[in-house]
Amino acid sequence: MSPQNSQLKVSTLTLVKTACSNCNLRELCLPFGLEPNEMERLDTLVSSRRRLKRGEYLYRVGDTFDAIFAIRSGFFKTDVLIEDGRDQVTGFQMGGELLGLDGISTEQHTCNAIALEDSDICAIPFSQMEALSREIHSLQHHFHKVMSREIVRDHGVMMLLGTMRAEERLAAFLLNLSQRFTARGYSHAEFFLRMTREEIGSYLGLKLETVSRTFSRFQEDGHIAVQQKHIRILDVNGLKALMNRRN
Amino acid sequence: MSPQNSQLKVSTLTLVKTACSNCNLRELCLPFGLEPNEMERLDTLVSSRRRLKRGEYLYRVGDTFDAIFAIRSGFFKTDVLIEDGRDQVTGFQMGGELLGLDGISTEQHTCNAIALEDSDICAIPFSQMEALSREIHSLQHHFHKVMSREIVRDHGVMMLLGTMRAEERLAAFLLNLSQRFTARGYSHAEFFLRMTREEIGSYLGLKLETVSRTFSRFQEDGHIAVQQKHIRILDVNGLKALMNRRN
DNA sequence: CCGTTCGGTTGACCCAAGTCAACCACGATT
DNA sequence: AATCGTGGTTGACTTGGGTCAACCGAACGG
Repeated sequence: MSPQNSQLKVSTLTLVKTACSNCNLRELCLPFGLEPNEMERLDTLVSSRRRLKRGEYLYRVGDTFDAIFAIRSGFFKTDVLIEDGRDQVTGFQMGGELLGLDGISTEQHTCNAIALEDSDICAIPFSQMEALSREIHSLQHHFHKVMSREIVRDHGVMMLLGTMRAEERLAAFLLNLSQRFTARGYSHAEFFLRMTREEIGSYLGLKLETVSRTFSRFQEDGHIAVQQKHIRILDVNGLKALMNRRN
Repeated sequence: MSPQNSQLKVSTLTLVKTACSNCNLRELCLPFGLEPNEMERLDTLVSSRRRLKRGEYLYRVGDTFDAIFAIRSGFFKTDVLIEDGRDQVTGFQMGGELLGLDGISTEQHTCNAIALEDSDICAIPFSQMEALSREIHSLQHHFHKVMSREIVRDHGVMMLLGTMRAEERLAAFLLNLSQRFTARGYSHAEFFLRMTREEIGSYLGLKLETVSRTFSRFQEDGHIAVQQKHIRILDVNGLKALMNRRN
């Protein structure tokens, strides 16, 4: 094979690898429901594809907003903080999900987005996305659905924080993760947590000790097997039952 | 004045009264930032203006979604419920705010919207709104901002539910109401609560007894004067101080 | 005008989760 | 192999807010 050929092959491969139309997350992400030619047009918008190392910030509170981000691979958390040091994890995001929607409102980001493992993201300049969605109805509509879904998700978290006990919160959390891993083709029953007990606690409105103890209790009761960040769900129905038993 | 004249005057008045362009909430609502001619086009969409009595449902969980609603006057709560009877108030809405954004996601409403006093609302058919926002950029952009603001607001509630103590939650709640009444030209220091202690509690993740006790404590400490649903804020800074004192 | 109802207040007691502290496990570094 | 640091577990004790119950007061219908 000539050096030229080899060069060509590599660049083709790269191209294929970074196009929405060939992304295996397209059905979960912004391009959902687009025709092939529409997807190509969306592709031209996705200006930069960035790689982040574990611990890196994708954006911070106060950063000016000009793009939304789609997660190609990896795992993120978003959090907000108040002066006195308290913080609240507002969500954990994985492949195919969008980050940055909070910034549209004031043109500044209102939370931090931090990679919990090495991750790849696509940046979609927002004003161009708006322009394109004026032309492609299904893109417009799907984007509205994504934003609305985020609102509904937040209501779920409010329900969790407002009315559930520690056990229920943690069961809901595990089942939600499991369901999302499943949708991405991973095992529903076995996975690694990308976040610490403290981050789980912050998300669920609990202290890390409570998270740890509750995991232990779930294990004693045979619902799960925990070993540090490795989780195996042994009894999905048991967890579901825990989740909404009135008391 | 001839009967005909009088008739004409009345119908003109009605027309004037129900147009976005003459609505005193337009700067808080969907028409924000539109040119006069654009506002007229939005007006043609606002198909129905409905009056609801206290306690009436604007929509219920499961209702098919086809329009978003703007509050012309009155006061609403939205809530979600789970089978076992628990419910969570996800928000209180007042004049100029939009209701129904949760329904875009699945084309079904995921929460209930209930009038807490006699209210007037404008229904804006969603697909027509999407069509118009393809033509009027500023409408499109503003709508996106409104959805994003809702997400940011929800993050604020998550912060409140996840990290704050009862006192802080209630102080934050009162300050938020005060600020919103002010934006609508009402007193920042004196207002009537439209919701019960139980509804406040549900929103803040507290029991009604705790809400009641905390109000009493605020009163003892000279921060507010409470008499049933009537609230007078005596010391805004005191409340603010309560809100973010670490401990 | 009186009785009923619904919402609000207050008290006594209890418990789930928080706090504080010791200790352990696993990786990374040298 | 030894050390260090971060994250996780577990125990003992405390506490903020929940629970249960009595009572009060305003609004409303007969």
